Amino acid sequence: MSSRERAATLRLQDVAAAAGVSIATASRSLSGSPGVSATVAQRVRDVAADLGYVANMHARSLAGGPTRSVGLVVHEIGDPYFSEIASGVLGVGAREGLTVQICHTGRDPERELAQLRTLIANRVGAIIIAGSGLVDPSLQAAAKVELQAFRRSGGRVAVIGRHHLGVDAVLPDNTEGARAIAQHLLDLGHRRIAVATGSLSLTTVADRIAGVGEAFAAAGLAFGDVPVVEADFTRAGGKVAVEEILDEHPGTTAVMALNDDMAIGVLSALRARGISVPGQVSVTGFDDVAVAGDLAPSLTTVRLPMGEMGEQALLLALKEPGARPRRRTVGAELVVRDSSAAPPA
Amino acid sequence: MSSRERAATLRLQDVAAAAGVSIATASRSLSGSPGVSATVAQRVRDVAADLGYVANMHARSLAGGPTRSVGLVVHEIGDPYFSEIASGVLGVGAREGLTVQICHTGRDPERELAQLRTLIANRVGAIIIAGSGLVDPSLQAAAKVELQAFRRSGGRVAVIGRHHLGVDAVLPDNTEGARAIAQHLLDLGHRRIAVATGSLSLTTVADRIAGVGEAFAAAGLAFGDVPVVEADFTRAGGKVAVEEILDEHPGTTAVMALNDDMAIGVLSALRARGISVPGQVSVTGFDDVAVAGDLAPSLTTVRLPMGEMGEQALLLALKEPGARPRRRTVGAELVVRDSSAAPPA
DNA sequence: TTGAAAGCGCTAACAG
DNA sequence: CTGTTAGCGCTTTCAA
Repeated sequence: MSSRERAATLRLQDVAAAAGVSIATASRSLSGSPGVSATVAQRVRDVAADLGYVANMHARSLAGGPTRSVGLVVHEIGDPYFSEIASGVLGVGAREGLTVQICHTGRDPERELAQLRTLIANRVGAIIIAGSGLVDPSLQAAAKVELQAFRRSGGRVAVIGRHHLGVDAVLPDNTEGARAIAQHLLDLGHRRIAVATGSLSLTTVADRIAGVGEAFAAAGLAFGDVPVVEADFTRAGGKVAVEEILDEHPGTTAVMALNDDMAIGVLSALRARGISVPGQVSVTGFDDVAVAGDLAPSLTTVRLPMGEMGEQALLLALKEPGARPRRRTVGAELVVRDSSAAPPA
Repeated sequence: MSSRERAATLRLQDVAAAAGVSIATASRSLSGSPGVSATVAQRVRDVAADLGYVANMHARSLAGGPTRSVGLVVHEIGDPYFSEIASGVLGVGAREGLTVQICHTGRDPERELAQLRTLIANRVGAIIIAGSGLVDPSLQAAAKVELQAFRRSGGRVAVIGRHHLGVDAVLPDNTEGARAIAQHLLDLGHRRIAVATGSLSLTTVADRIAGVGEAFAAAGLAFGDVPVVEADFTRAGGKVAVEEILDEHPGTTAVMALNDDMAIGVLSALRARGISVPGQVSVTGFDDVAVAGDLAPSLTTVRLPMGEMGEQALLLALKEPGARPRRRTVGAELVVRDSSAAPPA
């Protein structure tokens, strides 16, 4: 991938020559800077369009011009939660003429730090972090330092979810969503509920569990006895978690998975065991990924507007930075479908 | 997103100074170029790592160094088919220390062309096109010209699927997969089969339909009477298509959706109409997206190794370019699950 | 309002 | 084996 032998691409020089002006004037015309007569500016733009000229962003960036590129950090793009967020980001990116670099962290803080450094080295104008934050602030301390420096030097940052990063954030109301769905199960009469969750070190998980606790408290029930089984935040993790729940808590009538991916695994494992949903066991998810409504039984879950969250995050990052971090809360809406019902008599 | 005010980031200069060498030596050490003693090179690398130095890719690229960045063109990243491919690409990208820019085309040739131009202007080292090609070569003629120029100037290109672009390609065996799944339905005894498909202008669709035709021919059946209903290659499109099939071809016993997304929509619409699958109507998909096995009924489909296709495409692009375009065929494997059975008696 | 010229940080000749 | 130096294409003072 050497570019040494790159053929002569169209340069600003060529446009300037074709328009009969200096490259300084051409530059000003194309970037819309003041100090050029309207007629000349227009002519230059026409010529550039005619020639199919596109500025070399490396040269532009190196010369201190504005960067039209943003970085998006996700845990795993194959996960529908993140791919839907990414879709939102790419959507406004395209509208705004921005280039979007996406990178994986695999939920590893070190990888995340490395990716952040790369993005910063690539001089992206903004960074969107879509993965959940970590409960322990110290694990992201290095990332925080890096991002602060990035912001001081004019970079924009926005995160999706609760982080200890001190930057603009789009916050899904995880606690309220979890409260609502837990209450839904309690209202149906479930008392032997188990929770299947991803890593407890994620703020997303902490917030959702807090919501579940709130619902129990509101119902005057003790949350302490509720089994909370930790596994991967994936379909496979859901299978693992539900096996454990079934084995160790045989009387369970409802499994709350803390994301849809796990819930799908739970449904699948239950079907494999011949346990009917919601007849014998109710199952709930969280996120409302696109496929949730098309499962059978369709999944009772909490809807998070992932695409919109991605859009909002980028829009937030694009805004003039404020004095203090801004927060945009997006609602989490209970969606009752067929996977939840009253417990067996 | 101006970077004019960027604070002084670590430069190669700084590393060189800290290591007590010239920037030339530092450059060679970091890029692994020959002509530096192993000891010095190692010391420079240690110093750089210590300082947390990351090269400014814009400067590097502008100076004619190798570009560590690739562009990935997809129709829609929110579609699991593409997000799984993207996951494969990001995976090897991370391993190889490459930056990946992703962009949407929304299946619009003009948007695709524009994105291609941007990628090229951004001086990516390689471009991976993951969306299906078009049956009509003229629609991609402009893209072809652009890509040829890109390649002549040292850029690498690989596509996934059949395109008329004359470049390296990863080719899923769509025809064989479709033949196999059609034969599966015919073997089960289905004779009133309908096809629900995305745009007929896609080569992917053309190839899959050809495969279906082959199966009919092999069975000595006429394919001409089979209803082929065209709609969006999405869940919603599947719903639309199956409504039409049900209304206009009431005797249909099997619906072959030409991708899983449509199949999910078909299943959903059938469930809404109270039609049992596979009791009354069998349904098949194509791709085997992650969720296909977790649907109820689980989906009979054709497995395409999307992640691997993404990996292969990038690996292909990274290789020294050959004299002629290379092709890597990946198998399409029939996966029989619960959504297909013998037609009702 | 326009043009000339000085870099941005790096790579790759070319010298030593 | 190491250092010096000339650009890469663009933006942006500074002069005209």
